[in-house]
Amino acid sequence: MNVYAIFADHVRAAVAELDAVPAGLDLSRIVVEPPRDAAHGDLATNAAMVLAKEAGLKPRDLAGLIAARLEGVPEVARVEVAGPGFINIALSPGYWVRVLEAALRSGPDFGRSTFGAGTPVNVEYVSANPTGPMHVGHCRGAVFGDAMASLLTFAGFPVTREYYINDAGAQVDVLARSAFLRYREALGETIGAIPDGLYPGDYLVPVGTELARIHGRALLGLAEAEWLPIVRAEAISAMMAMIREDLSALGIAFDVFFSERSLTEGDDRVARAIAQLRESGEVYQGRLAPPKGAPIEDWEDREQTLFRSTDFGDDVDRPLVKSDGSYTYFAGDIAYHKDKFDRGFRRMIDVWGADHGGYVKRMQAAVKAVSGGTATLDVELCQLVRLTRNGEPVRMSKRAGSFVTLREVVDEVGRDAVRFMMLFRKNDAPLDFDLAKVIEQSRENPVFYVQYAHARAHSILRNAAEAFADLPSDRAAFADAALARLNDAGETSLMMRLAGWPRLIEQAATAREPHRIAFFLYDLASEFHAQWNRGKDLPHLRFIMENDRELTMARLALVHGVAAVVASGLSLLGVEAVEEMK
RNA sequence: GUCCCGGUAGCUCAGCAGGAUAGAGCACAGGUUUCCUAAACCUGGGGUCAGGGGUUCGAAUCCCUUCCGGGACACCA
Repeated sequence: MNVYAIFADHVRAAVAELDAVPAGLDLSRIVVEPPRDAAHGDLATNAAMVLAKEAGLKPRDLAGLIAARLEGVPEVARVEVAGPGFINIALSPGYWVRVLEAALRSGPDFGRSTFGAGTPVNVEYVSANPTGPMHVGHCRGAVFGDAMASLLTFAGFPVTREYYINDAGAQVDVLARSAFLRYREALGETIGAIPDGLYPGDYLVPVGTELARIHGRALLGLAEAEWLPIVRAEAISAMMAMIREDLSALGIAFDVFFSERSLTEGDDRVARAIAQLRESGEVYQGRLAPPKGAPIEDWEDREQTLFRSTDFGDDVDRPLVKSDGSYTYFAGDIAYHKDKFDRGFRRMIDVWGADHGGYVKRMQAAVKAVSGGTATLDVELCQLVRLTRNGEPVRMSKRAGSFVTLREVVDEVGRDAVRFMMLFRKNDAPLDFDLAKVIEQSRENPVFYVQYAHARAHSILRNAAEAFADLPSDRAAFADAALARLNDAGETSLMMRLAGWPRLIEQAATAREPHRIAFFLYDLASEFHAQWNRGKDLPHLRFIMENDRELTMARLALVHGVAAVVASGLSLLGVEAVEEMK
């Protein structure tokens, strides 16, 4: 039940009935929103100002006409024209109560939407190289992608969560050589310091042991070309197992793990993608000018296979084949995105680190080319995370070589704190993450503050159950309480905020901004805590009124409503809604 | 040199697909409370929304431009 969407429909209907307004105007710019100032009523719309010019009327005159129509809507108590042509609507007393009632009946589904109209969306995120454990840098994209996938699902888009395994490039060969060294070590050889250019982390030690267990000394006698594929496959599979564990510590699971290597095994789908583009004239043999700026040492002017990404807004055309004849990473990525398209996806979202920003245009170009313009790719970039402890930068890890692992952070502060804080900032703004502050139990810590609101709600319910015998235990039963008795300003304000939840979901989904959920929950928590605090000075505002069962029931309904939305929001963020603080 | 992302209160940041007097937390100032339902609460000061142009009835929001910060710039992934 999205009140704002419902009234936007009322407004559009009212406009359509007006003789003074020509038919066929674009009504999509009409917005119904909560006014900033409560004195302006419950709802406000810009309809008259948006349409005035095309209707050939003064905004205030048109507003008057629309307002007159809106007065006929049953739930409307009063309509006023204000300012430059705003239409302010006051709803009949008790309207917000009905929203609460709806929230109580839908429970966790309150706010769930058909907004996405069943359009399938592919969300690709993390896609970390399978060359070691996940580090904190991966963490933000992982949490962001996961929360966005949940958000889009809730908003009515069937989502496929996907991870692209970069198991085909030179880096996994390096991984294999590094693992081979550990294999020799496992067989008793002294390997000394790990040479530069190989992965030094001791997470490869078990891989060496496992190789020794499976193969004994058999690999030692082989040439690198022979052992490398064997070792590589084993190492990649071990790394992916580790990464899945790291992800699961964060509460993240994927529907699809897609192997880059699989694109060229057997049927060469990269070749097919290139051939298709060549056919449509988007691939040609040509030369590139060396980039301006920092000169490149070993620049080699040569004719190469290029994708005409400039046709789709990119700055230069992009190579598909390296000088050694193998495919570029980009070529594989084109084939991969073509595969998504072939699987039926017309809406794709990729979540990348900000350092890949320069890659966005060419990938979008590729998706357009490969889909004949019928598919879109949105790329969401996540900025860096600055990890600190009490303000001091944190670096270096005991075991991983050179970085702080995701696992270390999750183990130290917990999944909930990591996830919430990663989402308590816009994705394209840098983020400070302080290991000490996020576990503080204080008002200043938003994780605690929001979880505490949920815990407090449940505490109130527990206390109420002690004060009154035979209270219903299920939320929906409270929809039948005497909700009309919720007439305190703070209570009404909370109900209005709950009514904003379905609207927020659609907005956040449209903007691809799950952080808005976190901020919404923070504001809701804040208002709930404030209402609780009012009961200290003003005992007649307490949620539990021992001498008035009916009023208590009504207020508990509100508590249930708040708890339901907080729980629902937290679950989209992947944060646990605890019923008790420890 | 080109491209991308940022610049909002002293600090950290929101700002809802252009809307009415720009918000929150911290910090600061003042006050209340030591009670209880669960870790105190209330009030207040504070802003050239980086600068300048433009579009619009209306701009922090859209466009252009300048400045500042970060990132990326064949054949790495």
